[in-house]
Formats: sequence, C-alpha cells, structure tokens
Amino acid sequence: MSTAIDMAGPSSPDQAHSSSTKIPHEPLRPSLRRSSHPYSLPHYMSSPAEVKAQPSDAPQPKAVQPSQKPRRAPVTTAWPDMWESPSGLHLAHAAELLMRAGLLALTGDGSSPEEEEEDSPSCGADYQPYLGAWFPFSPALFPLSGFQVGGGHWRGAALGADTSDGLGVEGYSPSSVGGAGGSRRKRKRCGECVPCRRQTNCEQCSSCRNRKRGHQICKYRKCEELKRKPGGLRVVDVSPFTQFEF
DNA sequence: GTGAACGTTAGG
DNA sequence: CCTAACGTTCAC
Repeated sequence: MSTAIDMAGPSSPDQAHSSSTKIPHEPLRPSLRRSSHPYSLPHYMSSPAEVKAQPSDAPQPKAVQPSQKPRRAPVTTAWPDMWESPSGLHLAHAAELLMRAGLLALTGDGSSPEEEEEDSPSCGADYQPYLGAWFPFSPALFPLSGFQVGGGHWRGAALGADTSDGLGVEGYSPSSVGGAGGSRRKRKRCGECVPCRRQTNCEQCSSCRNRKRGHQICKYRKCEELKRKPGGLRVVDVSPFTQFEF
C-alpha cells in the first residue's frame, strides 16, 4: 500500500533533526477496509462545499478561517446516501479517507510544510491552518460515525479492535496506561496527529527558543493527545447509537 | 488560564 | 552519559 502520505519524505532535510519522528504507515483500518463501501476516495474528495481538499487546484488546502468556525454539514445534502448506513461505516470510511487525503494535501507535491517552514519567517502562520483546521469536517460529524475528535485527536470507531464491547477508552493510549499499575508514567506521542507528523521544529516558538530550559517540544509538534489532560479519561460508546461528549 | 522553569523519565 | 521531551509547579 503506497499511499502518498509520506511526510517523512526523503527530501526532508531535518529527518535526522528529530529523534522522535517515527511516522506510522498504518494501513487503512482492517474493519474499514473490509467493509464494502461503494465510494472511493475521489468520491468523497469531489463532494461539494465542505471538502475542498484538491491538491491539484489548491496548492494550500484552504483552511477554515480562524474566525470561521467549521459549520455542521447539512445532513440532508451532499451525500445523502452516506448517512443511510446504520453502522455509520460509510461516514467512518469517508472520514478516514479524507483524513488521510487531508494529510496528503498538506504535504503533497513537493511543497511540504517542512520545506515551507525552512523559508518562512512567519512560523505561526505556517502552522496555523494545520492546527486549527487540519480536518475540514466539523467535529459534529464524527459522532455519527463513532469518530471522536478531541483536541484534534481522532479515532476510528469501526476500529473497535483495541476496545472491548464497543467501548473505547479515550485519554490513555495503551502504552501510556502501561502495566505500571497506577504509577504515573510518561505518555508517549500518538504519532498519528498532525503535530506528531511534523518533522521539524519551528525554531521560533517559545518552546523552541527556550528549549534548554523549557525542556519542551516545539509547540507545533506537541502531540494533540498529550495536550489533553491525562485525567481526561472518557468512555465513549462507539456504537452507532451513541452519546458523545467533546 | 497560560507560560516558564525545573524535575524526571525514556531512549540512544 | 547525553539528549529529548512529559509532568509538575509556580509566577503572572
């Protein structure tokens, strides 16, 4: 499977710059892959309005303007049939594909953010779109498919593999929970969120400038998962008929 | 609530 | 041992 989601591209000058940049090349989740979805990625990509992740036309994915909150997609429009699946798998599938497509758009065709940041003095501006609106969907959409978006983190619901009985324990990664029986271990970066996928430090944020004393990773590389309080343990029912909290 | 500073942990 | 970076504390 050779998707172009290769943020650790060979052209990245700073690959060795960071020691913790293992990019997971995780295949599409089996549960999603297995399901027989009539839609391919282009189908979702070409859908109107909300989704504008078209790398060819838009060199930069038009991020949602800071002042422009992502709006709830009208359930009755666009892809009505996508909402018909009682399992929500259609949407889950779409979400995952779009997620990846979004990353693809962010990095695609040579103009990777990594390269931009090397040249651009406006550190924050470069990163902002990826943090604020790195996924063009409203979080409100995710619950429908069991996706959970919290602080930018996402988790496939159809997944279910690492959960039990359709319950996903959110807030701790298995590794962070560990077997330490309550001892507070350091959590690890999820490796999946956009900040985690960043390869380079901006060298301009306070964390970068103050690395010696701050002991903090670049603000724009701070894992979305780690930004959340460890105590933010939430049990989310990922069944299609679900209650959610954000 | 946010950011800086420091202790501490974890990996090489 | 060194470096990176998470967790905690504290000042603002």
